[in-house]
Amino acid sequence: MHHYSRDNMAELLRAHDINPTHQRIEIAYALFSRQEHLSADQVMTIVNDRHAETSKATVYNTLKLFLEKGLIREVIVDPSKVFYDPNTGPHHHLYEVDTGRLTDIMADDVRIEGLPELPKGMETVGIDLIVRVKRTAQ
Amino acid sequence: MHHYSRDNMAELLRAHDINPTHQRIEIAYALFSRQEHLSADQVMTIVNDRHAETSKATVYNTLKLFLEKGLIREVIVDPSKVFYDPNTGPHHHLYEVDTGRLTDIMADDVRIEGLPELPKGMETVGIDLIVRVKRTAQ
DNA sequence: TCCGAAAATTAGACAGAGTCCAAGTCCTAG
DNA sequence: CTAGGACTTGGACTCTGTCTAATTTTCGGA
Repeated sequence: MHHYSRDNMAELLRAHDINPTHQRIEIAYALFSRQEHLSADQVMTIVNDRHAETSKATVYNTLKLFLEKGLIREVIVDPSKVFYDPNTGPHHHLYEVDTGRLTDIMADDVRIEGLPELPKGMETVGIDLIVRVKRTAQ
Repeated sequence: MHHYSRDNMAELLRAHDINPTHQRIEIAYALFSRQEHLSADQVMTIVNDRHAETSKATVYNTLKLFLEKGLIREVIVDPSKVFYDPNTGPHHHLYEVDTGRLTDIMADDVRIEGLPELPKGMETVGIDLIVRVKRTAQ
């Protein structure tokens, strides 16, 4: 899928068992049309760019709902805020510590080997690999 | 080194070019004697267990200082707070999402291969590998 | 020992992310 | 058209972490 419309979003939401409301469609559209990592605050700004229409509470509720329904993923790299990632496929992250920029690393060629057995009664929820980089000192 | 005393701590701090004050020794002792991952808040509680003696500002200042001097490491796994890790050797983390418990995975046998080249002018600050687990549903 | 400067610590005000709640609005089935 | 559930809202609130101006501690030199 290469082009995202608000209609697409309604379908996508239904496919994930989410009742598509105006606000939910706008929030999904903000995330998927940009294919970027956004914080709740950024989503808020984008969605309310023209006319204020979506409250803070709804943005947080909706992002949490999307997360539960597996529509988006949470990325925890910055101690001060969470990023949300519309790409739920297996991939990793590159984080520029000085600028805060966060980009994807495709998982295709990355292999992680030698992880120990999990303790009994535990199952893996996810594996996050974060490469922290900075601009080289001159 | 197997036994940590407050005297050890003073030496450790000096070795890292940190002026050992009462508060700094107590904070280092809290982290190293337990060999656990503690949040700033937990450090605060431990250090002030008997008599209140160290302020919030000092706890935060000191943890930041230790971090800069490479005495401890920051672990970002919980969206709501940062953990500090007295183990600065190469290793990874196992995070139990339902309990918040954070444990080490020794890096000895773990291999990460196939990471793409970094963009020019960038250097790696660190690689964080976090395995998120939860208790298996019954 | 005493002094002054620099370093460290402090209380408390502040900032920003995220949560909570009670009230109000919007569907939608009947 | 209506009733009820689902959804949204503003605003108060909590919590982690930062900042600042004032005080205390440390420490080298006289």
